[in-house]
Amino acid sequence: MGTQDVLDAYGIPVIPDPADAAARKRRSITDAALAEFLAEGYSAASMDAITQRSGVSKATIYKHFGSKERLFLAVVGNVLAQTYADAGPADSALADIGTAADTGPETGFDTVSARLRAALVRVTTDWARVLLRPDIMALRRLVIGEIDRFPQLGQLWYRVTYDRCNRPLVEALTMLHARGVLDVPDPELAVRQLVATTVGVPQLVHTFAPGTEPDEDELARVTGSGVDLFLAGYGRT
Amino acid sequence: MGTQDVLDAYGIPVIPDPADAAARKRRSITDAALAEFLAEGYSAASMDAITQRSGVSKATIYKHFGSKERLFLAVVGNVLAQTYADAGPADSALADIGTAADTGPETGFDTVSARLRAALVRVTTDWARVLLRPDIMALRRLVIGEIDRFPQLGQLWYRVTYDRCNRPLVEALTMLHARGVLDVPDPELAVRQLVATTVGVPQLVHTFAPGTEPDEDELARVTGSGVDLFLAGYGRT
DNA sequence: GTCTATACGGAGATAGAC
DNA sequence: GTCTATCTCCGTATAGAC
Repeated sequence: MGTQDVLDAYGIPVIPDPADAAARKRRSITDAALAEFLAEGYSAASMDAITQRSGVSKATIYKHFGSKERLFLAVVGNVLAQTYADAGPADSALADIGTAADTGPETGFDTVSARLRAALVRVTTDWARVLLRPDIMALRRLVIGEIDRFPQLGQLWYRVTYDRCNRPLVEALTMLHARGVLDVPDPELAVRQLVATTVGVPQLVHTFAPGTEPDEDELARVTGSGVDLFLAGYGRT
Repeated sequence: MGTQDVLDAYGIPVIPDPADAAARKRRSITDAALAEFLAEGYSAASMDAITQRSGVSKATIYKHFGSKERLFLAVVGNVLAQTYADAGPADSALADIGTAADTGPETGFDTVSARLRAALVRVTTDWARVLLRPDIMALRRLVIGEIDRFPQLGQLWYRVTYDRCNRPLVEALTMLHARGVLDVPDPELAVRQLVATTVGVPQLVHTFAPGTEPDEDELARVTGSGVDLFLAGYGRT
C-alpha cells in the first residue's frame, strides 16, 4: 500500500520533517505508555498494549526508550514535573500581605487578617483542585505503589512538591512571622500542617476511592475550615 | 525418603491432626504470600515464588485459594483487619474527661484542658506508632497501588480505619462538645483534621520514603504540635 | 528510523499419581 | 489432601529487511 499524502489548505502535499515525525512518534508513545501504566500499573502494563495504543511498532519503542523500566521512568518523571509546573502557585499576594504592596480594600477584604485568610484559602483550594483531579490521583497511586521498585520516583515526587508547593509557602510564612502578622516559630512544620488540614483531608478520601470527582462546595468548606484551624493556632489575635 | 517423626517432650511421636496440618499449611501459605506481595506488588509477585517461600506445592495453594486474585484478597483483607484490631484504641479516658469518672490530679495533670491535651496526644501518638511501622506502610502502599484493580480493598480500608479510629473519636468529641469542654460544631470534619495534622504529617513523608523508621522524638513533637493546633481551633478558652 | 517476525523465558493454572 | 510434572499462553526484548 502506498503512502497517504497529507495536503495543506492549498492542496500542496506536506513533506514531513523527519525530526518532526520522530518527535511526534515519541509523543504518541509516551501518551500511550502513560495511559497504559495508569490503567494497569507498571508490571501488568504490557509493551504489546502500549504498541497497539501508540500505533507505532514495538521495535521503535525500544529504539527510543531502551527498556520498559526506562520508558516508565521517563513518562512518569515528565508528567510529574509537568503537572507541578502547571500548578505553580503565583502566591506573591500572600507574601505581600501587611506591606505597602498589600493594597487593602481593593481586594474586597478590609482587614489584614481577612486578606490573609482569603489568600490562604485561595492557595490551598487551587492546589486541591489540581491534586484531586482523577488523573493526578491515579498518577499518585501509581507512584506510591511502585515506590519500593522505583525509589527515584519518591525522591522526585518529594523534590517537585516541595519546590513548587512547600518552599514558597515556607518563605511566605517566614516573612509574615518577621512582619508580626503571624506567630509561626517553625514554618516548615506549620506548612506541612496547613497542607495536611486542607488538601490532605479530601486527598485521603480520594486516595482510596478511585474515580470520584471532588465536589467544589465540599472542597471550599474543607479548605476554609482547615485555614481557620491554621489561623486559630498561628494567627496573632 | 521416609517421614521424619516429630517427638514430644517424653519422646512420644506426635501424630499430627490432618485438620491441624492443613491449617498450618494454610498459614504458611498466607505468610509467604504476604511477604511476596509486599516485596513485589500484586502483578510482579509470582505464584512460583510464593510456592518456594511457603514450602508447599503450587497445586496445594490453588486447592486452598483457587486463584492468585483470591489469594491476594484473602491475605490482604485478613492482615488489614488484624492490624487495626491490634491497634484498637482504648480511649475510654478521652470520652470521660470532664465527668465524674475523670479522676483529675491522679493522672498527673491537674486541669481539664491539660488532661484533654494529654489524652489526645496519647491517642494520636499510639496510632502513629502503629500506622508508621514499615510493614504497615508497605501494606498501605500495596493497597493504594492496586486500588484501581481491587476497589474492594479501598472500601475495606475505609471501613476498617473508620470503625477502629475515626468513629470512636467522633463519638468522644461529640460528648465533649455536649459537655462544654470543646466547641466542635462538625465532629466528623474535626476528627479528619485532627488525624491529618498529627498522624497524616509524618505519614505523608514515609509514604514516599520507603523503609525509613519513624523517630520517636520527632513523632512526639509533631503529634504534640498537631494537637495544640487542634485545641487552638476547637478548645473553649 | 521503522517495520515484521521471532527468540526465549516465565507466567498462571491443572492432570493425575499417591 | 498433597505432590510432581506439564500445558498453554503471554511477557520482554531483538534480528534483520527496507
